[in-house]
Amino acid sequence: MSETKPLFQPLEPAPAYKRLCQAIEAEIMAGRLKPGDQLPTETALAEAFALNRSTVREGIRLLEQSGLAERVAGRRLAVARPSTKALGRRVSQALVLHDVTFRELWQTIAALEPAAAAYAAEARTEADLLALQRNLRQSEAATSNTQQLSALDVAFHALVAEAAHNRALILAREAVGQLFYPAFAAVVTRLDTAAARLLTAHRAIVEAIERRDADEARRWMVRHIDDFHRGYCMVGLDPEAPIGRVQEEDSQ
Amino acid sequence: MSETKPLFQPLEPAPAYKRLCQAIEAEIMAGRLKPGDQLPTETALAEAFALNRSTVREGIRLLEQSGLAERVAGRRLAVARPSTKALGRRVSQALVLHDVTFRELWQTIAALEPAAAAYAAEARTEADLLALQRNLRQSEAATSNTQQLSALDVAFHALVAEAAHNRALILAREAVGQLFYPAFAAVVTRLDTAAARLLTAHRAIVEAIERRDADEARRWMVRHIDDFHRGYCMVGLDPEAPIGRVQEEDSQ
DNA sequence: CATCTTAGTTTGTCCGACAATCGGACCAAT
DNA sequence: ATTGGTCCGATTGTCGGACAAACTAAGATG
Repeated sequence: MSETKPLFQPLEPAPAYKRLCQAIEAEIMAGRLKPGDQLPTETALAEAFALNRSTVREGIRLLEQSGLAERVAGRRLAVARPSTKALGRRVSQALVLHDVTFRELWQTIAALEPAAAAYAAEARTEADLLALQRNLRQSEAATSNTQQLSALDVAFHALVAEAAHNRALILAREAVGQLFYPAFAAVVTRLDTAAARLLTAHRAIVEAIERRDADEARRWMVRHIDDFHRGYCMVGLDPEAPIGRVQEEDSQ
Repeated sequence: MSETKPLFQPLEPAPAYKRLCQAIEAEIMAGRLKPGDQLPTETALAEAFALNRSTVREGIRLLEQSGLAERVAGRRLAVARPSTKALGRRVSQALVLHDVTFRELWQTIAALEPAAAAYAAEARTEADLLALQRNLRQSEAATSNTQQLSALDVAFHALVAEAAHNRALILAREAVGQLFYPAFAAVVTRLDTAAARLLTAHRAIVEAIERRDADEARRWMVRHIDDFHRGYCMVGLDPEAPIGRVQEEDSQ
């Protein structure tokens, strides 16, 4: 953070493809290009920037990868907003590569989830509630299938965050939440009391959200998260060990 | 979340340049390619994947943009971990494009900062403490310069997070924290009591962290964050308005 | 041994080309 | 009129080759 500022700016013209990307990015951030707008064709861009189409293509790849542009129907390029899911995936990936430990993830989730639950109690809509109750019923029916139960738990917490109607919160916890999948599975598999405790907590949280009782929702979420930490240690897993690498299928 | 799965998958083999990126990405995530490893040259990759160099280049751009590879000395491509800073920038950018409101950002930061303060009290090293104290002194000397004070405040909170030694927490709050810069400036400029209150809080937080008093650190941070929210409303800004777009100089 | 020179590598950029595919227009059949 | 088929142009994905600039490493020189 306390970096000595580089005194002399890069000054390097930077590769053309990168400058092209930055130029378009600037247009987007300045609002002159709005999400949904179609970008010119590759040849048109090449002409406009006085570059070769090959170079333009490389620049477009950068835009594409950062989520600021995407092909609408496989064809024409259009300005887009980076999707929450794609971003979450990138962040998760980065956390894994940095060998982030369970402790770090847990501390973060322990800060976010209770807040999400509380705000969900305040801001939830009827649709949110229905989705939560549906997830609850599915979880009750899947207590024996640990794989499915883990997936449903991940989904449950995502639903709570969505009910809070806070995209910053959703994004922050999505990235961390995804990485819990394997840990959840591990605990639920080895600890036979875990499934029941999980359901009790989920039920209480949904009820609190239904009654718009923010404090109660927060309290139960805290308990639920603490419980998970206890379970994690109880089955002999080390909180200081890096969370393993997971191979999830590509969505986006 | 409750998406109806699309029955028929895209089925498309995806463009070659994208598959190349995914292939290398998979190698990295599987640990067969470790950060720091040098990747083959473009021609070598082209040969290995039976593709043209142009196509390989496009794939490399994707890797580069996702932070999984970077040019070490302007030259050879090497595997890298996505930098916290670059990732934070992307997330910030996405939040802006989604027109996230001050309320959403504040709720998120209000969940993260107190946790960061508490963990900082537990995990801080001597170096962390020194950095915090240094920032405090600089802030005390800059009460009149609102621009500088805002920057120092952003840095202060980043330092607290760093002292917590939790990279997930650091990353999560970095993305949100950056966007506060303009809001901070606005409040400090228009509210002449703000600077003094800010300093009081920072001082108390640093002292608590020094004494390793997690509860006290958390309490003061909560107060500090609440205070900011109050100030924001007091100067007549609307918490439900989207946080504006900011033009920060490119680091990365 | 240190330094300079030189040749080979590698990247950034350009040019030109072609197949596949998408969009749309135009036409035929129910 | 709606549906289905065909054709044509536009656009993208991929390829091959080319060259200057920048870097690397080896060899030559003091």
